[in-house]
Amino acid sequence: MNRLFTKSLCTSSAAGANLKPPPPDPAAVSKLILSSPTTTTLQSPLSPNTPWTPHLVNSILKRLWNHGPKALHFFHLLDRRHRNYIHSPSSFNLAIDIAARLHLHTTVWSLIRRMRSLRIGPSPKTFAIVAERFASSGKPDKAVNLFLNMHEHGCSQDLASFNTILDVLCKSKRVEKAYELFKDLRGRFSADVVTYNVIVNGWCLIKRTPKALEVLKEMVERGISPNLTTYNTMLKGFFRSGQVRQGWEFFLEMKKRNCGIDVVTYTTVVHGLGVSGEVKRAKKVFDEMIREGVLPSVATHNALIQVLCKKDTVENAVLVFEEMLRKGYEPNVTTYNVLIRGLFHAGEFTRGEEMMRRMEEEGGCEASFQTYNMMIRYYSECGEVEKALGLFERMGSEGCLPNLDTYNILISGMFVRKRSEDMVVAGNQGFSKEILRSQSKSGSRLTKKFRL
DNA sequence: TTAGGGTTAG
Repeated sequence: MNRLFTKSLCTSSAAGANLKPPPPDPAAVSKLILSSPTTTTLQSPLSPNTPWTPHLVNSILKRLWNHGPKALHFFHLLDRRHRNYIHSPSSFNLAIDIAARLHLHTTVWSLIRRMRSLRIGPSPKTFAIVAERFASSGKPDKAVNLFLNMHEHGCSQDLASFNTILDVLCKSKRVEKAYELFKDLRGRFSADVVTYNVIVNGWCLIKRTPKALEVLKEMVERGISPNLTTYNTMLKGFFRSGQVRQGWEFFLEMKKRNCGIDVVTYTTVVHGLGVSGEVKRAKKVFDEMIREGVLPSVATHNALIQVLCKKDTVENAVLVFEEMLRKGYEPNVTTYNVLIRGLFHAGEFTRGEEMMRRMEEEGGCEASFQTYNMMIRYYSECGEVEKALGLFERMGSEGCLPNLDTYNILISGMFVRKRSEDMVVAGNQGFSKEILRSQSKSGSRLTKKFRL
């Protein structure tokens, strides 16, 4: 940690004797924190002059997202020992999120108390974060209680926070629970169009479109007019639950009734038709929107590119990508990830690698852990362990830290090959218990399979 | 972070 503040870790070397030290480089600091053998050896000689900013701290916390204990240790060191720096509410929220993911409830509450003592929170967002973690770890009742008691922690309950807790429950598929709470409290909080949209979306997320339609009917009866978001939500619900014909008819009805259909409507239809295999119709809708004067977004292109990769040919997907560039669109990480995946899926590994290079050099996009994990998975599955390990090494050096999924993918690739020397490599790459115990966002099946 | 569209494969 001493080295945290030496020149080599800083973004600029212009630190003269009388100048303030330059800001630390988030990638270098993150790697240093990560490479400390244990959290206890990470001591805190934090220079009082280091110009920390919320942006920098947040950037480091995000980089260490899959290495929660280390991220929290860094946060605490800065909070307790650095007199010139006070954490921002957004950094607190990130730290609380990390602690909640690790089920460190004592830490969560001490951070909330600390926010309150500094008079910078907690905000409704803070409670939304904690509630989300409760709901997604099988404790929806705790999430509800948190909302019901939030006023005791200095945060008022209002319609916005009511809508938020309902949305949190719905997004973690606890729709029945959300619906109960909604029916109990909709009078007290004067449920509005947002409240109803959240519930409609909830039923759609678990593919119960008849219930969603029921809520839609009910909101009309109660004098709350559905808006375009309501209709787009319902439309997506039909396609998601495989009701392609109903989705199409709903779309025609939306056009007929002049709901002011927008780019989201069209993107939903392009994607919905495409994934059900109706590629030609999807392309027709894409062309139609342009004729109708609704400009496709990057997301619309991504939808089309994805369905072409999956249900047509990757060559046609590449054509859409090139066309997109000609029109002046700036592809994003999703665009590249979808295309690279399509190329790898078609066995075009070299072209996939080339697309990754373009992503970074021409597209100005940093490869994400999704990019790496996907490529490592394809290489592992076909026995190209060396290629997979090469990418794994690049990951660390480019500031995109491997997560638990990465390790699982690599290990399973090695098990497939069953070579003893791979196991030695695995040891050398630091597949330690500590890393493997760290939290994984997606909770991969392989975690259980290879639990150490 | 009060609501809607675009990332794995199995």
